[in-house]
Amino acid sequence: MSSVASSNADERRRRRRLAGTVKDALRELNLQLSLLNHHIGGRVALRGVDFDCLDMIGQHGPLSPSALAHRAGLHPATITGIVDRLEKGGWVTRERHPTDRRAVVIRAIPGRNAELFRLYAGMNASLDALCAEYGDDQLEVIADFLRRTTEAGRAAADDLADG
Amino acid sequence: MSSVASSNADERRRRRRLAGTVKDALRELNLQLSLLNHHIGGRVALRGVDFDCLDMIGQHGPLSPSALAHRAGLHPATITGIVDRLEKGGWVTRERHPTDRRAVVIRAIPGRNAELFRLYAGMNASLDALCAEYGDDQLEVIADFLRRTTEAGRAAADDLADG
DNA sequence: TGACGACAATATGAGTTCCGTAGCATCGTC
DNA sequence: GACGATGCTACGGAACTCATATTGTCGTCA
Repeated sequence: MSSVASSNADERRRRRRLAGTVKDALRELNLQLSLLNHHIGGRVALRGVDFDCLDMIGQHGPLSPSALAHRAGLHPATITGIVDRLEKGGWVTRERHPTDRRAVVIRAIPGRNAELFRLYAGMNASLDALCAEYGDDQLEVIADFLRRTTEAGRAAADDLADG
Repeated sequence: MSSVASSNADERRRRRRLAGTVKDALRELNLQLSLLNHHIGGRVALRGVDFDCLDMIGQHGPLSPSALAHRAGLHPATITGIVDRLEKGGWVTRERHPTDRRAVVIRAIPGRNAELFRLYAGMNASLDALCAEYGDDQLEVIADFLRRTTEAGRAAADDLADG
């Protein structure tokens, strides 16, 4: 297939090293973002898990404690405590479901989001500056890779939960 | 500069939307990876913070509890408990520093890494398959973006710690 | 209409973890 | 040889996670 005999082996090795580089960078990125979240969480009196739940509530619309527990892989009773703290801190509201009076819908309050946005301002500006250095097609590639990696992570987590 | 008058505004709007897409994907990726770590941590009886510390020890070579505390943004006394659990679980060893007998060096034991690798196997395979779909230059761009984003996260965390 | 099982959320108690302070051992320097 | 400084850990209080049991509500069937 190839015009040079040794290029196939070299090619494969280089590809593997390249993929390894991407994976290492991904792991380090994950670690560093966790740390950043931990720091920011310390500023607003939110634990890491609380922070994750708040993000889920804000991103995936209003949802019930059960759905949140399933999504976060936590015990329903744990969600009660988390929502208690989030509600006391003024981050979310607990509302009774209009028709099903057993159910509760947790809704994010947009008020304190500005506070969070200010804490993330530095990171946000850095990302804007970083994105500005890439071309359109490159940004498309990056966004696509991030989305697909997210989906892979979701699938891996589901597999672990099931198996 | 541009040959079409209205393309500038459209271009800027499209660029901003593209950058927003990247940032949203990044946030969701961070959330999903945190969840995956939480699930995997549950399999090996490791808390999220313990997991982060173990990753740091394995990646940044043997280091002292103080250095680890500084790097992770945790109280030194907290590190003692974390290292206790890691040591009891057979993940790391506590060794006396050869010359400075006050100091302790925490070293990762490679033994149980295979166990971790098996838990990450699904995610690892998905990432390999994902990387295989991109060209060399695209993978370079992705790795570069990830590294620079990591650096931005580190800078943002440092700013928060200082200010 | 009334009764039954199923579902959703929360109160409670046990076990564990995080952090602040104090204490011990050791190093570098004078 | 003595002194302050450094590095780590023991101890106590406060907070968190989780499992179980309880309360209130819904859907269904006789």
